[in-house]
Amino acid sequence: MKLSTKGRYGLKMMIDLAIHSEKEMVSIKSISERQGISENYLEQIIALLKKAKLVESARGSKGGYSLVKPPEEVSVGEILRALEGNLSPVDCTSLNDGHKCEEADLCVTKNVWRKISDSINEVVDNIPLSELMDEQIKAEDTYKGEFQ
Amino acid sequence: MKLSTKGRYGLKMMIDLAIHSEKEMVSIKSISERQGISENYLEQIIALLKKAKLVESARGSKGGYSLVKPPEEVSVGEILRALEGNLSPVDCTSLNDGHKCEEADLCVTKNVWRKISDSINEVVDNIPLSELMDEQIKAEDTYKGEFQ
DNA sequence: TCATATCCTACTTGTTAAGTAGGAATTGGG
DNA sequence: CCCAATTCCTACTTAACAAGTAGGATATGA
Repeated sequence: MKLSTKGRYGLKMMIDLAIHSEKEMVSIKSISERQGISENYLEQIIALLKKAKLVESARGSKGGYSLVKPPEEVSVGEILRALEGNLSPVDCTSLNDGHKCEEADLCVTKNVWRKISDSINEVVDNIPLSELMDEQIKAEDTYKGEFQ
Repeated sequence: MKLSTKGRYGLKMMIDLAIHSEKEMVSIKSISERQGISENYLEQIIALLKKAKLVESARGSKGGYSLVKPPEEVSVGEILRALEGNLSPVDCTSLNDGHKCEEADLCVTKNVWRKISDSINEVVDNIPLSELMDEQIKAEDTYKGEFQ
């Protein structure tokens, strides 16, 4: 019942982009240095975010990545689902209409999974990326202040 | 972000016990037959439930397992935490007071993880085992009815 | 004393997470 | 035009873990 590093690192990348990509494209290299995560791995993760149309890229010199939408219009839910797939605790299919489970009519636990799934989505869909961006900026200021 | 089979099978076992263990001890073998899961594996799972004092056992002939408390007094939350550990999406420690993360003061995502964790626990702590037991009995009756 | 149980723990097997590695393609600036 | 900086792509590696299997030791009611 744990998020993978894709989810954790990917959300951090999005916060990083929210802070730094307003003026110019942000390179993987610079994110890697700030976050302390390998460039190669970040590449793979940001590819998921690009596929979900949450970030856009430019190749070549002066290239890099930036957010497609302003941070106010991106929810943590969109980001995590792009990185982790659905946020349901099981892939039983009566929940998401994939294949079918022949015991579906007899399965009472699926109601539990659905309630969990709904509550997770409810939470993350109501946190805008801008909220985390603001907290991050504030945290960095406070931290810096302590050593002045 | 998925529950393991321990969580899924274990909850099914608890429902099975709620239905069948009122009069007499229930053997692993009978649960295995009803649920279609191997005896050896169920043994390992029920050991977790026993350690959490949710079930008790009797050895030897006529032995087996039964619930410690009536199903009304056991929540799905207790059961899932016994089987899966905490239901937090990350094991970052500012959430559960274990070791410490030196970036804790700078970490804004931990607030997201905490909100998710809280909402999951809120949901599962408010579903009593008796509710699933009742639904299961009802589902079996309906199902049987369709073929009469 | 035996059939039926739990109890205990070592082993196996396949999958996945979490990266590493390295080359191809693109592009702005000198 | 060329080069340095960048994204893009994908194959490979490694370790951990999930999901069981296996089998013997121990206990107990009839």
